[in-house]
Amino acid sequence: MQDRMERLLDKLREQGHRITPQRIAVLRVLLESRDHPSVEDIFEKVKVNFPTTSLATVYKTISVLKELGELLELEFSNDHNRYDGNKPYPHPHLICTRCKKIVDPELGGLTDITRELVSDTGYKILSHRLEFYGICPECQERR
Amino acid sequence: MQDRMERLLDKLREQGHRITPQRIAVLRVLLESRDHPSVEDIFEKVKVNFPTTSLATVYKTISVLKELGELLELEFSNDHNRYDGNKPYPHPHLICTRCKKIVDPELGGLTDITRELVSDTGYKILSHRLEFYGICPECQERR
DNA sequence: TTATCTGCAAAATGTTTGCATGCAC
DNA sequence: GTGCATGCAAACATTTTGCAGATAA
Repeated sequence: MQDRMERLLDKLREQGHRITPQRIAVLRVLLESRDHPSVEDIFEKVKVNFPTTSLATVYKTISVLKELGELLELEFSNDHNRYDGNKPYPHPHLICTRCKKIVDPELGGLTDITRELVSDTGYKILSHRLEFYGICPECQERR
Repeated sequence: MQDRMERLLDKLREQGHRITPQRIAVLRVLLESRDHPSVEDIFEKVKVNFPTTSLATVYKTISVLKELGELLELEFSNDHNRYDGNKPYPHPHLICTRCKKIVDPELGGLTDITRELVSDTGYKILSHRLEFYGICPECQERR
């Protein structure tokens, strides 16, 4: 993980971006989180160490990381977007619609399905999104 | 398809909703569309026959149909949501990121994967979302 | 030194809501 | 006649943008 941080900092520098304390703080939160935080979540955690950090800066840092392909964005129109800085490539997600928890299930990929799709449709597939919505065991217990 | 319209009208009535010309117009557009229209798209088409219809009414009708489980909503945080009134249950979508076209590919379902997921995680799976993003053949031609 | 970044506030976007009037039943 | 629906405009929530001052390189 420390490796990844170094690699990210190098990549930022290479692309002409500056390394600021705020960016390091955002990166740290992203790499430490396994729970697919929202921008607001990231902001709150960053503020613990950098009380003056603004939401706009978090948004801007996220935008840079997306451009570099180092951050996966899970879009929701009715809710905050959520982010995965650890596995910044498409992979399945399992989302509890009650507590909003998002986890990465161990699941075989979509390689075969994608190959079939390409030969059937002629599309050039660049990415995908696979999400399962349900109720997690904890929330099932709760009521 | 006429059947579906009748069925929808019956269901609306049964649930205590009123059948207004605006609602019929929105339903008609939804059932006639195969291209997963946005609210704005629906609004434009409805206005041809009902120039006084408001966007709010389209939104409210859509909200009712979602509640009844008769409309599938594809959420996008950066773009208009898109709707499928013909197949209001989860199914795969193939999305051209250049022209924003959305089509329904013929693809085996996720039944096996879902079953595996349930026994692995204990989640109660209620729904899913599977989308492939790429460039359609027409857009590949275009440049 | 200087171009990029920050942080504030304002703008933009898509969707929802409140309310007076209208209309389905 | 009653109560739900409409249509307008205002409100909302999230994200983006503009800009003056601060700062990394």
